[in-house]
Amino acid sequence: MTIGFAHAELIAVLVAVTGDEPRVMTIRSGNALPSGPFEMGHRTLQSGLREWVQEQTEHPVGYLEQLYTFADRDRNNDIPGGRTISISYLGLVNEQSGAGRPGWHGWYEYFPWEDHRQGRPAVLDEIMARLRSWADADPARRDHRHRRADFTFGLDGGGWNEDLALQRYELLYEAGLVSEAGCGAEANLGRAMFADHRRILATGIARLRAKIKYRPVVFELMPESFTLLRLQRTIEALAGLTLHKQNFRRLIEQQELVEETGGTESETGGRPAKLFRFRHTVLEERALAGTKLPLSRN
Amino acid sequence: MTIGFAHAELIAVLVAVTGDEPRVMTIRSGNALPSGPFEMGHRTLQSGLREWVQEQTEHPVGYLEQLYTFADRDRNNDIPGGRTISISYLGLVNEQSGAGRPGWHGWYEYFPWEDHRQGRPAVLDEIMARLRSWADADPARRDHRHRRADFTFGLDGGGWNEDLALQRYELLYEAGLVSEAGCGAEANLGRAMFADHRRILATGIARLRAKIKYRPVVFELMPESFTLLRLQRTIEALAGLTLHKQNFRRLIEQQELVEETGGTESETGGRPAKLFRFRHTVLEERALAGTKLPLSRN
DNA sequence: TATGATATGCTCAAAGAGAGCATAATTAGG
DNA sequence: CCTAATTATGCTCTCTTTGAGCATATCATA
Repeated sequence: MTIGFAHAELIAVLVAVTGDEPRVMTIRSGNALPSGPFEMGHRTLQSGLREWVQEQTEHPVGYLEQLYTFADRDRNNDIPGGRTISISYLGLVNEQSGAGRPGWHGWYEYFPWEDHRQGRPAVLDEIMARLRSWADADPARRDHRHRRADFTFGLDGGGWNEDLALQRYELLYEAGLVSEAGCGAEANLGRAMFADHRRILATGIARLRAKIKYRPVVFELMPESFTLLRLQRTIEALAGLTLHKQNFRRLIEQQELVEETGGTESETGGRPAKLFRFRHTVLEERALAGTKLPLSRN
Repeated sequence: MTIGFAHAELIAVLVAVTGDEPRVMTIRSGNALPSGPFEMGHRTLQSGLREWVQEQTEHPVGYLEQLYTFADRDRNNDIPGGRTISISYLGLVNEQSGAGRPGWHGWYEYFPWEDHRQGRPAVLDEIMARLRSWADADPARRDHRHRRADFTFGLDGGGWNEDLALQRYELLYEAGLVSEAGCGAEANLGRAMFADHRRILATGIARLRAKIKYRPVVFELMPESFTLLRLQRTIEALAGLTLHKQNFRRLIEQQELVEETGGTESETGGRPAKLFRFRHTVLEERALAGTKLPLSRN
């Protein structure tokens, strides 16, 4: 059984939420995700990556999970004589640490159609129009393409599904609506990135949006103590949706994910809000229990 | 930015269900998962793996998804001067294709504590006893270990959670109760495998158990037409649990995942059962919609 | 024809989710 | 001090979903 050789690198999707905006750590003025060599010195990939990120960003990484391994032949930075394997990771950084410094870009810059907090974004009209003509361009696959577009973008009666971020990007890629797919820069939707980095970012977004619903990982993005509204806004930022306030509190409280610190915060111009902290013991009690999303129609 | 070099291989967890038993494709008389070189000739990893598997097993792979990439330094087959990267995949094979031929082993051979279809397996008593003494052996981490054992094995009031297969294996590994961790073969629970292959299998099982609940992937394991009981038994085999029959039908039917073929089957010695087939169009309609698990106390 | 077995239909209660009304506790402005 | 605006927090009500189990249908077999 022979074993192939390959170049290996690590790519990180580092996420923080500041000012109700989800941000991702980038290099090259927002054009690429940070990546680095596959270090031989560390015992595990995770520990190696953790150290490396700490070094690069000067911020501790709270949560780290493997995203996906990309190794397709037609990825950009190929080197003759060997393929490049990119192992991507998703990391969550505490709000206070990973603040508004340069390098952190709001992720809706790259995916403007993913933010539905102010209602359905206007870009979607353009997107659907262009997807329609793409679908019609191939009579054989026409129907299938229309159904796929309708479903992924929530026009099939099922409504918008925030978890489909990756599928949406892939569809736009196939339809040639993003410049990474080779279309001209004028035709590009959202902000483009180097090689397939925007696809990796979409993978991270989709994974995180799915994860917050069944694992209490949001707290890795929060400061030690926070108000329930702050927590809600953070989740809304990630999901790109607004939540029903009262039901959100009900869910959080009945799951006993948090406990009162005793303090309050009165910065927001209304009745002061109680401060809460994450009950770290829930991680042992039941590794399950995420944060369900009580949607709202606002 | 330097780029590291590494050896790369692919490892497959191929699953089929025959005779109400979930099976996994193995080599070396059940001691290892099939693995092969990282081929340079293919455009994508998936297509390469797909061809390779087809070649090896002579069965088409219905569904294929990447599982995890392992690259820790202390994995067995290390070669001086370079680390080995193993990219693992989960593949589902149709019942009829991947039948009882040699090489296919029931996966509960390796994880006897995971099958709760006949009630709580007796091994669990031994397991818990040994986990208790492991926990007590370290006074500092005692409480934490007890809570973790209770939670993972369903003694904390939350009950047994079939999705935690990987966490359970990892706990047993840490506790030195599996021979892969270096304990003697006499101390080993379940059947051991080469290197970290049992861990990879556990990863596949956990992923599949979780997946069937939100994506209609079970059908990849079924023949073209089947009775609802057959479908139920297949899911029960994977989950290691029994389901409530009437509620199971209700779920399947209300989700419109299947449609009647018109035929019936009267093999089972009772009233003949209607035959159904998977409505492939649901994959376009809504990529969501899995098969929820209406548990039962039987 | 009676019995056993599986298939299939239906009901009922408890738990969960979606929406919205009502009250409380502040700050800003007259 | 009084009022409006603003956010926090408590509670209710309805509709759905889920868990359980009873009842009936349709076959094979003794």
